[in-house]
Amino acid sequence: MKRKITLKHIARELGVSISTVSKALKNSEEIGAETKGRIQAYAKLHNYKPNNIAISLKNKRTKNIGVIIPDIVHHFFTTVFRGIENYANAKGYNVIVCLSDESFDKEVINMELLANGSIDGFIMALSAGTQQKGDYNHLKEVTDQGIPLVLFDRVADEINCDKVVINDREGAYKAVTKFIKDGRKKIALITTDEHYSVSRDRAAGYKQALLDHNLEYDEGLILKFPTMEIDEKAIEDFFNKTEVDAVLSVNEIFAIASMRFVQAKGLQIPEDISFIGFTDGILSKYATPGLTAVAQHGEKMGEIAAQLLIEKIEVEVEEEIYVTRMLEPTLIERGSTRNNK
Amino acid sequence: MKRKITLKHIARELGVSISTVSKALKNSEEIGAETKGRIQAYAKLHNYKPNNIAISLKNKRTKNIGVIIPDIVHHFFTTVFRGIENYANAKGYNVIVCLSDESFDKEVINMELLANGSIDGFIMALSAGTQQKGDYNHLKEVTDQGIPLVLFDRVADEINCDKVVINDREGAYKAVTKFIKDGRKKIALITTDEHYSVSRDRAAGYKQALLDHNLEYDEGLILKFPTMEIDEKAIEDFFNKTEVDAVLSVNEIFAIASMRFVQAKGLQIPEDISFIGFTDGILSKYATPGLTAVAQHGEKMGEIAAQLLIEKIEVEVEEEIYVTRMLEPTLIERGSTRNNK
DNA sequence: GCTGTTAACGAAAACGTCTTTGTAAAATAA
DNA sequence: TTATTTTACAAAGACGTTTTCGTTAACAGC
Repeated sequence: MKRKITLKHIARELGVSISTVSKALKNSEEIGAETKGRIQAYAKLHNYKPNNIAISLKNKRTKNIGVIIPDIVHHFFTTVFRGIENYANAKGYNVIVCLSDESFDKEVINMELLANGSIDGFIMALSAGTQQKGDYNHLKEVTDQGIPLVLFDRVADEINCDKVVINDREGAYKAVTKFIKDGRKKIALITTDEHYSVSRDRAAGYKQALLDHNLEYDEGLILKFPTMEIDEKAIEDFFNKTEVDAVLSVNEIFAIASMRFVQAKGLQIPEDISFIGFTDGILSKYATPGLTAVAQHGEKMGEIAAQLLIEKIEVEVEEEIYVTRMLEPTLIERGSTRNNK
Repeated sequence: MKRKITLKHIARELGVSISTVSKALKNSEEIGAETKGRIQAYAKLHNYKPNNIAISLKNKRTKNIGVIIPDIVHHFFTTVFRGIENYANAKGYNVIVCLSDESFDKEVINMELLANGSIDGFIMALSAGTQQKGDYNHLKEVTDQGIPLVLFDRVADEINCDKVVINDREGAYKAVTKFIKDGRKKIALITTDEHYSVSRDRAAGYKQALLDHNLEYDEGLILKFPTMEIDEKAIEDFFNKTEVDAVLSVNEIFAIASMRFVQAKGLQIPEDISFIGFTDGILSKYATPGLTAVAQHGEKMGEIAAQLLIEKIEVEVEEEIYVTRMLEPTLIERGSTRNNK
């Protein structure tokens, strides 16, 4: 077992000073050619690599970025993460991931831990707990300390920082508009409780599209779940007692479960009933029929978030100006929708 | 913007020495009650938190673990990651994730970068590139330096370290045995090239089960893809020219795509043809019919990997003994299989 | 009053790196 | 030869902690 070698070892071994070694390895003009050669050769032979921690302490820069997300077992977040990791890595940054598990407390603890020097900046999506509680002090404290922060997807107006979101309202609007153009009249919405900013916006887009096309906005056509948990019973009840010819769902799972149920009931998709789901993930792609989806462009989102963050980290500017980048969602058409006029 | 405060600041402000502050904050008996009180109050007021980097440098312990996986947009890896993160976090460790993207070079670069002091140990699954190349020098170097390493799922015998795998052979064996018990005779295998250790083991279990039950092992019943890429055409060809009443697939996607095709062809699942897929993920659960799956217990695997690693990190032992933990897969029965006798 | 003990704190080194400043000797200029 | 500039390196401080080892001053015991 050969332990890591340090500047001090090399210096002692070669009978020179530490500073000489340091400079020689940076190819400084200050050091004589012969000495430089000896030192570089020795360093190469013994595979010297500077210690990241020592450099971090010196430079007050860790080249790490902290990513805090509610859950990694969720296709959308993984694609965002991939975008972040990819961009960050290319820029020489490593990524520390913490899962808040939708819990406010975990989010706070993890942030505070990382904020004590471990990272140069944060990228995060708020946990459900935090959004419910509406308490953003942990974020304020971080930004007050001058640590850059970028929020994505699940954001809050109360926080002053860069943000990357998709235009959820527009996504829902596009989906409903497509339904209407396809001749659908009874358009249902499956959503979650409104403390998720995304659900709120999507519901707004749904309503707006109906009104803009002179269709009635009927609360009876809205199925609302309190959490992200799926409730088969509620789905059955809803589809048994509500007449519907199109369904927009704020996530894949609700859509797929609903499709399954109506198919079992004997309905044909898309002839009798049409479906669109948010978050174009694995399920949408491989469902039968394929589920038309509002793509969120997670990977792009991650890239942009990383880009914004690294820019903030690397350029010192006295007057902070925060931007919100809004991505346009795209409708990926598959077998679950078709013209029905 | 209030910058982070250090021991030095407190010391200067309160007119004491740095060491006194340090001791007071650790509640040392050495410091007088009055002084201790003043210092603690001041620290609390200004929200003093020790700098992680400085502590890391001092202790030569970062409390970070490095996780290198081929891809995060893959349900199995995300579940493993969740297990790791969960256990590590509970033990006070943070997790740095790097994606090798199935590339040997990326794996090497990321490892070398992290190995220079950023982490206390590694958990990883080998990239496809590494497995193809069979070059494990980067791993050897890391272990030679005394950095603990735990491999999971995609492992290699050549490397001396702790390992966590599932019994892929047994998983395939169980699946094929179920087919046989259900009265199936023409059991196909959909797999990938053999440089994936997992594919190799699964194929072996498949063969063994057939032989043990006096069924013929027929190469014609095996559809082999060169990569993880799906090839619709190959699937069509295979099912058009091969008579099959059961299919074991080494991953979900191949299984789902095949199910789709045979359903489109007019076959009934599971009456005419039965399916089992590896890696019980989202798709298996929400497919129609549900896909019977060999569950890999990713989260458990991650937990065990983290546990093994942290143990190695925390207890110094001169004689290294490496263990391989093998998890037993479980068959999750769903609609895609049923007794057909 | 002297020695020895203890309480309460400070100084300094160490972790590994980088960088500024210092200092010999050698080379050049006067 | 002497003064001045270069060359080539060494010393030291700093990043923020922790910890060991001093160092005072007060006080007890004789």
